[in-house]
Amino acid sequence: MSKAAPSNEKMTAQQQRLLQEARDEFVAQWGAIGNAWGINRTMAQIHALLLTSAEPLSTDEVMSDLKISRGNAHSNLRELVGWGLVRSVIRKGERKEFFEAEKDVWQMFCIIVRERKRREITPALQVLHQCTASTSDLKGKEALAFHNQLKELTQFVELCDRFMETVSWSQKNAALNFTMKFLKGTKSPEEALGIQHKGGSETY
Amino acid sequence: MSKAAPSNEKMTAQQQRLLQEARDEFVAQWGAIGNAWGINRTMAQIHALLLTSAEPLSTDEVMSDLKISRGNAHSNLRELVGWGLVRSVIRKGERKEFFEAEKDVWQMFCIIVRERKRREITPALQVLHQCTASTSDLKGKEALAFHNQLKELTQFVELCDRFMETVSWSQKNAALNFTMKFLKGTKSPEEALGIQHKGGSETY
DNA sequence: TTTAATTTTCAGTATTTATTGAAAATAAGA
DNA sequence: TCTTATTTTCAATAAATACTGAAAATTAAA
Repeated sequence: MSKAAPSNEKMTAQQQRLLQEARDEFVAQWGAIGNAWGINRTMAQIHALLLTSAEPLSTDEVMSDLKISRGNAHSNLRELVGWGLVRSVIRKGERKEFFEAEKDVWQMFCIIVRERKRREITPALQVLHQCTASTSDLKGKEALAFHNQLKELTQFVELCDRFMETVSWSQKNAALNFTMKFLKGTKSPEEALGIQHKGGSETY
Repeated sequence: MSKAAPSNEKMTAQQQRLLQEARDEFVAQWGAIGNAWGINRTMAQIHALLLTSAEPLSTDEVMSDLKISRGNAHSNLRELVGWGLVRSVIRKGERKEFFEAEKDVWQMFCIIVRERKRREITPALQVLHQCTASTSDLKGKEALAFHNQLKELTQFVELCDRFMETVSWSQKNAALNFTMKFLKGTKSPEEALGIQHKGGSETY
């Protein structure tokens, strides 16, 4: 990590501006992505800020960098700590709290997968199981359609649940390995699309 | 699909009630999940409704089932059609439009992955590339931290992008096969956690 | 054509979610 | 202890998002 040794020259004003611009754009973009996936925009922006900061930042620095209120910065920082994506660090001599993000991208990914599984998938599965069970011996077209569909869905979500559990605790190398094999193994999109239909197994 | 042949007896009132309850719960839950992942709650509820309906439904049926306005039903149905998760069917003799969901769970999954990639991941990658490029020859600690972090992140998102592309067009069997191998291949969570640390490759 | 059914649009409104800012609580010196 | 820096809370407010309902547009039959 932070190998501050080599090229640590002062940046020109122009360079400062370039960095600032790129960073602002990244922060904005990360916020937009988070938003699209159901995550508070500000929380994602703070995450982006900390993720690309060489040093841990204080609440006040986050406030002024993103031009947000203390309450807002505070609660979103807490939320990030709650997810495990950010940890607070205390510096000797300093009274206030600083925050730093988990920088390792794979680790970050694992945390997010784990948390989303825990918060959303697993609870949803309970409901699915319950709905499936409570309709298992009903008769009639509508009831059968409902029950069968729910059974398939439940099985699929169970698979996702297990997959998320495994991937989020797995070793980076092992996971990458499988991913790579998978990426190489399947047909190209054009082929898979069945542009020259060979018939046979289901292709989507 | 809909093999209406065998047990198609009339349901008792009690059974009707059970089915209704289970279905309402499923619809609510699916709505909540969608919501957590950044999808309009009503859109997800309509999807849930159509997903578990033996027959295609009209806008009016959706309206009355979910107790929502025409405008709301209309725009969310359109949105679902836009995603490719729902298609409209016309019945001979009938003047109005009916809607049915894609029922195959794997197919459904592929559509969602494909759309999210197209709508969010690919555009985000552009920005990431741009931010990475525009800071590639800046000096200074902050600039280096930013650039390096962004490079790693970009690589990871690229991998996700490719993965989503591949999985969303892949054959169900092939994908399942890999998934299963993966699920069997990795260590158990306890082991992977390194509870009896053997040292060596990174474990999260 | 005219009529009637159906779909689409969209201004106005409601609901939900996010944010502010200042007061209260807490923690760390002095 | 008292003082001051810092964190936390939360009522009030703002902003974003979703929804309604009725009017306009479209479509298909008569």
